[in-house]
Amino acid sequence: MHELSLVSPMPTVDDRRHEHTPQTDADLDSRKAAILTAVVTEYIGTAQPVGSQHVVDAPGVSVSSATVRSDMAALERDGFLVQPHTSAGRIPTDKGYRFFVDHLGATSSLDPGGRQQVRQFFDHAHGEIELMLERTSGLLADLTDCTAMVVGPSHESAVVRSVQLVGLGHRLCLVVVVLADGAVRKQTVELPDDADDSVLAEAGARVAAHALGVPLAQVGATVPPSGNPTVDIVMASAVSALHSLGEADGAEQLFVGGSSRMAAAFDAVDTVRSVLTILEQQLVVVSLLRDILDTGLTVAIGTEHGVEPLASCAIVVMPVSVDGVEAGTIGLLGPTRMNYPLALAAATVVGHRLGERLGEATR
Amino acid sequence: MHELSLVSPMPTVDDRRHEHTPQTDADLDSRKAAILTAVVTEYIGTAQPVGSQHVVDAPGVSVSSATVRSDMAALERDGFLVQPHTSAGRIPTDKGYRFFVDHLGATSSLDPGGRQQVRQFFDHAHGEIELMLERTSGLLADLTDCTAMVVGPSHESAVVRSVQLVGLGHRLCLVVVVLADGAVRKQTVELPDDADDSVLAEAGARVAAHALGVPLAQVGATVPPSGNPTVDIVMASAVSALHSLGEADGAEQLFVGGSSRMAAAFDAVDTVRSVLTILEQQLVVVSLLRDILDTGLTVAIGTEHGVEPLASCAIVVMPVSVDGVEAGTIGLLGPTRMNYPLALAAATVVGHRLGERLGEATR
DNA sequence: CGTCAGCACTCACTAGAGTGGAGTGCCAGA
DNA sequence: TCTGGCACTCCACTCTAGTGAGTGCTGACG
Repeated sequence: MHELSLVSPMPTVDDRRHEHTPQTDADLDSRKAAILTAVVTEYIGTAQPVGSQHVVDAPGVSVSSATVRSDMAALERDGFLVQPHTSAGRIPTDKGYRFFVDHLGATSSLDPGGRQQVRQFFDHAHGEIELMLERTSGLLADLTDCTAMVVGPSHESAVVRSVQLVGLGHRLCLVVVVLADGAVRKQTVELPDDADDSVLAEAGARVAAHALGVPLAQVGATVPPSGNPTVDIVMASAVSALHSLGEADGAEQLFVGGSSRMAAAFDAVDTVRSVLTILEQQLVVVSLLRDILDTGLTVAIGTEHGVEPLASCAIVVMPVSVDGVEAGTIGLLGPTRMNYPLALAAATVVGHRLGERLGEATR
Repeated sequence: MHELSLVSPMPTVDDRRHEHTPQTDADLDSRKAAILTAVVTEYIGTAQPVGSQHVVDAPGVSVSSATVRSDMAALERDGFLVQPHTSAGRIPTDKGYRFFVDHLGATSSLDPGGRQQVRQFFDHAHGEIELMLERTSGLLADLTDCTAMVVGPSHESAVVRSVQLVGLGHRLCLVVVVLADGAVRKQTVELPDDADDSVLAEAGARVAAHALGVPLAQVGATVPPSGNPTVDIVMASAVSALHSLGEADGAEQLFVGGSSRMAAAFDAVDTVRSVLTILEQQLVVVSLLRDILDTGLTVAIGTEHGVEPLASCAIVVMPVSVDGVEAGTIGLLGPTRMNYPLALAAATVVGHRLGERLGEATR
């Protein structure tokens, strides 16, 4: 099980004076905590401001609505709740969600139906890795009703394991590169008129000898001449193709599934638009997920990540590791009032299974 | 230039009685046509019902608003316009848009800025085909402010040009298949303990000999035994991998760009959601575009295509052909009040350039 | 001192009435 | 056949209660 949060500064426990003491962090007394949890849970379910009346029956809250009101007022003073307007119920703030997430006890596991779905999915997963990652994003979206993001492993450091030149006819040939982690890159290049199969074979062999064992981005720009000018021309084209592939290779691949769920999550159409716009920018999304992981978080709520258009969203990230080595990331994007327990459970189990599956396929 | 529509039955020209003659098809007198065109144009721009007053200054309409009103009433009787309610302006029906599209004269070409953008894009396009198609969808979305769909060429009939087994270590190897049109397929397979590089080489050569020149889906399930049991095992795995790749290969690849534009096009969030849901179903989208092309249309408006959730959308499709052979499709999806001239112009020019580009790269 | 019932108060939401204006249909006259 | 004029329609907007969910406060109680 992962630690769900990084912030738990455990402040001095006993500083309760006779008057209001702003409880700066996670040290709410147990009833306030129960009330806050109840409000968050209710709000996640209904998306309506929660009144004191709806909370009195929650577990851990066996007091009257008047007492709940006074506690809720305190929670508002401390920034865990807000009122949309006077005489309305309360809505959790980002800080309120943060407390809720940090104090989710044992992360509830997935429901049996979901477990079954995951098992079935990975039992039947086969074929190309990219296709599997794509489908995994769909699975996650189905499970959680969130938009799911799956980032594939980076191939930046993978060395070249094979280079092949395949003639396609019409003076064209395809440079096919296989990397050590199983990734394949390709590019078509034009051939001189007099390049026949034997030329391709020789040029391919020489380029392969030149590039094997080296990361794609670091393949040398020049390859020793062969003595045959046609071969040299082909080799030059091939190496330049390798180079241009190496350039484009830094970025990890991103697969986004279930982006339509964002339209169900908000009723303001502009919010939907701005979120979708972000999702279309692969680079932004990938580095966003990376940033969140780097700060040690598993859940980024509202403005905790810096991306302003996603201020009303929360993101759950989970690294996918293969034999202890990080090999990808999965992320779930939903409104701040998303179902955190479900999202965390789904991300955990799918991340785990995906890691195993990638391990079988690449190592 | 393409013919923009298929329906033009050219009915008997001279059947104008003294009273109302329901004008069943495209034979509106020139003033009514001008009025209809003006209403559509105005409505595309403002998304507001158009009143008779806003139309009197349009070209081809030099009559008073009262006359325009009577013509608009006739157009409504004939099903080209509707009123949202009495004493409101008029809105085009699907039939109205259809007339408008069918009577777009010389399809206006792209504005200089757009032309420039397209040129620049294709000048700098390089690298893997899939990446280029993906980016093309982004380009189209940018140009037209619609959601763009790009369907890559089908590889169903492409024959195998090369099969290679690349060892990845840890008893794994990658089966890499190159098809004659430059597509690459791959799958990892597990190896028996005693399979070294020479075994891979031999098995690879034998499988290649078995599969070369045959479409992936038709590769025979059994390959003649080699005499070496290890090689035979590897060959069996490889052939089964080819098979599973062949199965998944029927579907063309779809690239969708600018789906966030749909959120800008509608103000009902449910509409957005249902449209996005459709867009996530690759199979549905691909066959939808195919269906539209097959019926000979270039533009499908509202319910003309059968997909009910897209009833408030219009689709512009354009085949991409390489040397006269169809090699893909591009599609633009927008609200029925989308900018048809712009969309048609952009689809035409991008489709043309894309065809050229694909021609350079694969033939 | 914490808890609780009671009470006055606030304020979004809804329904209904009134109003202005954009737009229509119809008609008589050129 | 077209046009100006006119009566009419009905949406969109504003204003006005009325309603109800929910609050903060207070004084009493164990």
